[in-house]
Amino acid sequence: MQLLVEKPAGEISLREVARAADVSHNAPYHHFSDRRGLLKVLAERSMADLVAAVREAIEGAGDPRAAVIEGGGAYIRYAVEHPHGFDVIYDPTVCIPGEPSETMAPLIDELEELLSEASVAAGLDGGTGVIGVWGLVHGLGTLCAAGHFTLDAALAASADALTRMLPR
Amino acid sequence: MQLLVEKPAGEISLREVARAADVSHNAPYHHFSDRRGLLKVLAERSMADLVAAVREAIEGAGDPRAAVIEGGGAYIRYAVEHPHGFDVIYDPTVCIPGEPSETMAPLIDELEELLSEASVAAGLDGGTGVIGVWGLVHGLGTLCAAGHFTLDAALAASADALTRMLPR
DNA sequence: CTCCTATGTTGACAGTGTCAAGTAGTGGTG
DNA sequence: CACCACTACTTGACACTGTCAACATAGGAG
Repeated sequence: MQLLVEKPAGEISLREVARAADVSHNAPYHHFSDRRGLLKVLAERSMADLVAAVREAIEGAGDPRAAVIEGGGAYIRYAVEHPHGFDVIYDPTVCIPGEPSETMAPLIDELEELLSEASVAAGLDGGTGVIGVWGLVHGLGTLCAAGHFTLDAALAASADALTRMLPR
Repeated sequence: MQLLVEKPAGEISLREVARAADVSHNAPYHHFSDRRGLLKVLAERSMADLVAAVREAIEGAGDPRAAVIEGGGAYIRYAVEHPHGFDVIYDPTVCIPGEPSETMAPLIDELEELLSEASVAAGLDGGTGVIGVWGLVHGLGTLCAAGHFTLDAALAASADALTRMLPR
């Protein structure tokens, strides 16, 4: 997790982790099945952090509409402040699309449920509407983290788009 | 580009490319500066394809609102149909955020202009509004390509959200 | 005490990115 | 024609990586 702050998951080697822990180059194999096993754990921990950030923002909001906007803002902020962590969460080579994933799945479900509850409370459709909200903040977070526009612009665009998307 | 159809950019090695071209393992260095140099070219070609797909969709639409929705749909469809190409376009390790990028930048500008023209024609704000549209379809495309929901669900959510976002 | 398990070790192997140095063909210039 | 620069390619080497196999050790369960 320390290394993930400085460099993307793709540039973290098992041997480097071993060196940082001051153990032999093969010790990690007694804790992770694979290189992918390590990345999976990094992804799970990052996902837990992301979910916690979004939950906190939603619970701290006043009305349902503000909850969606604040939750979305927290999602975008996490992506920008922890770009490598955010990337590894959704890395298709880490969590294979078809695979149940065992440990990652409940976290994804938790995030979806969080967004779903907030969106429905704000008057959106439980299926299509939630996907729209998730897609919006995910895209803004990704593009913003990649440097295509500033965090302020992303947050403004998110609030603006969500305001238009939510009924009333 | 052939290899990119089958596997993500991160799993394509220079030596593999050399073998596929039936040349020595070092021949690629006379065409690309680096491994990153190769990936950059892959990203540029993919981006050109993406822009072309979006342009075609926008130009084929009837009214301005349909243009935004069709353009967004083409963006999402490209992400799902060419997941590895789509990924490499926005890979932060390929096109470094701060760097001008020389050859990639004009393509990104072209995409933004395309989205901007369509969005403004449909009554959106040229700054915030365009970012919102881009973010929405980008997020839906990314998540859908990662298998979090079906293409149909993504397209429906995109059309629904865009309809709400566009004025009138 | 004995044995198992968790954790760690060293050693080896193939594959990779990259650098250095050398080699054929190709074109233009004197 | 001789010469030269240049492009495309080659072989050879190096350090680094993921991974496998075999071995070591320590602490608790029986």
